[in-house]
Parts: sequence; C-alpha cells; structure tokens
Amino acid sequence: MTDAYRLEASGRTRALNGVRERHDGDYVLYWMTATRRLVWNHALDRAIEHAERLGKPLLVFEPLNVTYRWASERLHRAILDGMVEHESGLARVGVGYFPYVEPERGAGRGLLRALAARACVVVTDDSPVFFTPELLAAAARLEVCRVEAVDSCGLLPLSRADRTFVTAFQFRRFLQRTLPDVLGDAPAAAPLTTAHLKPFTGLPPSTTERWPAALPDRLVAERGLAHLPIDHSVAATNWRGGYSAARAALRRFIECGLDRYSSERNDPDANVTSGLSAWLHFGHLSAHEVFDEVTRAEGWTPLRLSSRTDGSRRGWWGMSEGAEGFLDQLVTWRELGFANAVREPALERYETLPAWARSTLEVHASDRREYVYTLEQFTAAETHDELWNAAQRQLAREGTIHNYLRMLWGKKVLEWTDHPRVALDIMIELNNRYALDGRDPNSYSGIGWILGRFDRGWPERSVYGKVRSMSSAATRRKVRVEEYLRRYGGGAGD
DNA sequence: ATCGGCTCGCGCAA
DNA sequence: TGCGCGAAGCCGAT
Repeated sequence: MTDAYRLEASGRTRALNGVRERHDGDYVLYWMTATRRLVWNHALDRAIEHAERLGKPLLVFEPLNVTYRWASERLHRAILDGMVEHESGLARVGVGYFPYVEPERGAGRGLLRALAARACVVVTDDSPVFFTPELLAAAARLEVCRVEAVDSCGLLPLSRADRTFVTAFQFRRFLQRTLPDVLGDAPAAAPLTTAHLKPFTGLPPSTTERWPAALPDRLVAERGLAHLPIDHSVAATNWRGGYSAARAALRRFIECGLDRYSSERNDPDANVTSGLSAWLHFGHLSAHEVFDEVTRAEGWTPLRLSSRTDGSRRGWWGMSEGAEGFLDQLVTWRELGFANAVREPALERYETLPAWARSTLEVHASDRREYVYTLEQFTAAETHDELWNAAQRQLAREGTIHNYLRMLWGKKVLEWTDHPRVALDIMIELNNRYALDGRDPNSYSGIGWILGRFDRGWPERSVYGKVRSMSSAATRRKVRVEEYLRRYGGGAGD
C-alpha cells in the first residue's frame, strides 16, 4: 500500500467514482459540507496530503445553500459564524477559500462542476447527516477527476459498524471490542500549521463572475440575512457557531462541568451539561478533540481501559464517574446514532421503529386521548400543561430543550396525538425546525427513543402501550422546575 | 425514601 | 433453554 492511500486502511476514505486523479489540474479541491472545521478533520488531512504529494495548491469550497428544508436565519447564522473563521484562518496559510452563500434557489447549480473541472482530485465529507447523502450522490456524478469521500464523523469509522444494533448495551459491547483498534486513528489537531502547500492564486473570472464568493463576515455584520429565501420566523439566537465558540465551551465544560456531570446533569438549574451537541452537529467541533480533552483532564491512557467487553457502562474507561458518564453520551450514544443512520438512511419513517414498539403502539392507537393537539397548537406552546409549554418555548426561543425535559416534551407529544405516526412527524418537524442540533442522527435517536427505539418494554398503559411512559407530575417531583417555569413560562420572557 | 414488579430482545453459559 | 441485563419510569407497598 502506497503512502498516498494510507488513510484508506483505516476505512475512512472511499472513492466515489472510478476516475483517476489529474496531474494537469490547478488545485486539489476540498468540498466542505458536513465537517466544517480546519482542525481534527480527516477529510482536510486527506486533501492536504493530496496537495502536498501533487505539488498543487489547495482550495476549500464551503457552500451554504438555501434549498434545504428548514433553512432559517437560525441555521444560516450558525453556519456563517463558522465560515467567517474559515475565511481568515485559510487566508493566513495560503489556502484558497471559496465561501458561497446561495442568494436564491438554484443559483448555486453548476458551481461544484465548474470548480471540479480544474481540480486534480476532489475530496468531500462522508456523512449520513441530513442531506449529505444527496451531496455525496452529486459528487459521485462528477466525471472529471477522482472524487473521494472521507469520514470524520466520530471515533469509530462509519464503515466499521457493519451490523444493526438494537440497544445501547449491545452497541457498547461492540465498541468495547472495536475502539481499542481505532483510538490511535485521530486526525491532526492543527494540520495547516505543518502543511507545505503551494499558495493558491485565485479562480478564473468566469467562475467568480457567475458565482460571486460570499463575504460571510459582511453577511453577518451588515446586510443581515433578510434578503435570503429562508424561514425568517426562526430567528438567530445568542448561540454562536464556529470553532472558537465551540472550543471555549469545551474548555469551560472540562473545567467546570465534567466532575459534576453524572450527579447534577438532570437539574435544569445546575448547568453542567456539555452543551456541545450543536457544534458537533454542524461539524464545527470534532468528537476526537472532545475525547482528547477529556483524556488529558483525566490523565488517562488506553492502558486504563477495562478488558471486560460485557457491554456494561460502569468501569469501561477507567476514568472518573463524571467522565465515564459524559463519554457514554459522546461515544456510545453519539456513535450509535451515526451507525444507525448509516444502516437506515430514512430514520423519519415510522416503519424503522422496532417491531415490538410499533405493534404495541398500534394496539393502543384507538385508546381515548385525554388531550389531542395539532402541530400548530404544539408549535405555539398552547397545551394545558405549563411545563410542556415552557419546554416548547425554550426550544423555539433558544434552539434547545433541557436534557431531562426534552424526554417529557416528546413523551407528551406521543400522548397527545391521535397516532404515533403523527407524533413522530410533529416531533421531527419541531425539532428540525427549531433545534440547533436538530437534523442529526442523534436527534432521531432521541425522538425514536420516545417511541421505543433502543428501549425495552414496560408495563402496559393506555396510549403508550408497552412503551415507557413519563408524567409531568413525576417530573415536577424529580426535577426542580420553579426557576425553569419562571424563565419560560407564559407571558414575557427573555 | 426505598423497593419490587412490570416488560422486551439479546448474548452467553450450559 | 434459562439467566442476566439494560438512558433517565410508574405505581403501590412498606
């Protein structure tokens, strides 16, 4: 195996077409779609490797289209925050950067093809997230040069999860056997500081005239997003996308949240959750970097890994209780979501739920519901239950719901709709529209869990059947909700 | 406050 | 074939 194809041995790189690389191209093109970061990124490593080997400049093409469902000021702003950083970060090291913000539907058509026409090789992000599979299909249709997809989604290469896993327990056992092999396969922490690249000298006017590059900082600071054909009712929040905000949040969590993580994470007031999921979703932050920070804080080495592979959560890593609890989220549950998304690309389909859950839900589909609400009523937080309404208001305003309350939020949608199919549609619509970390495999895991996915049977009850139920009354006893209700209660809020 | 029962699918030991 | 086990629950008994 030659050095050029070294990464393929790890199962993260795959060729999307059978075309050869071109030696007379102008540059190596990295089409950045899902892994939107300049650090800890296998795809960027791969693109740099090609550029160095071929002695060509590197061009990073990062588009933001308006044609995707749920495009809104909130989601656009998050991605633009990252693009602003990429613009300055790449200019410093002589790497070309083409940030393209599509001004109207279809305006970006043909741009990828035009850029690829002058490329030696095209590298893009491999990912099952949201519409990335459609982009990969488009990349595969490029016939001008070799096109590769590189998976930088998580600690486990997507290609390694070759079975369907029904429970986290089962998947954890698989990880306990598999991860030790792949933990050394981390992307470079700062690849651009050591790269030896020919400086990028610019694109031909024929390209930049037809598709003017966006200036993300100006879009954010001056023009705003008002002129774009996106959902303006879902406003940007105070949350900032991009690597530097992610990095700051990661440091804060490692220093202040990790040791209290397992004991206080269900308390909405304690504020010890990591809050990293949206950055992970947009690709602004790498699970590898998060893992690396946790291991440093714990003074951990792989020698501390337990030799047991029984699927048990306790004592797997040989870290503190807080770190083990957090890694179960970051590694077990996040990787399970991705593995599941690869096996089942249409997780929004009711039929993908486990058979036992569907059959028990069907038996109880005709049970009388105490309340039934429409999507419009849920959207407007107009149920009889102030705790539910508060959770929905937090989602609409801030793009997130507190960990524990989001479970209650979903269980009540199941309880207050005529059929679990309707509940699934409503949860997906609200979550994908408002949540910063929506449209992600992990969102679908969470929503699926509401309807029984990755869970087991429980005593049979009305409407829920054998699917686990939750009640607002029990939640009020278990979780301190007073402050939460004050913040997100009816009337004016911040 | 704490405990057991309820309930499902899977892997593993036998 | 039986046993143990599991993302966060609920209910009733003690």
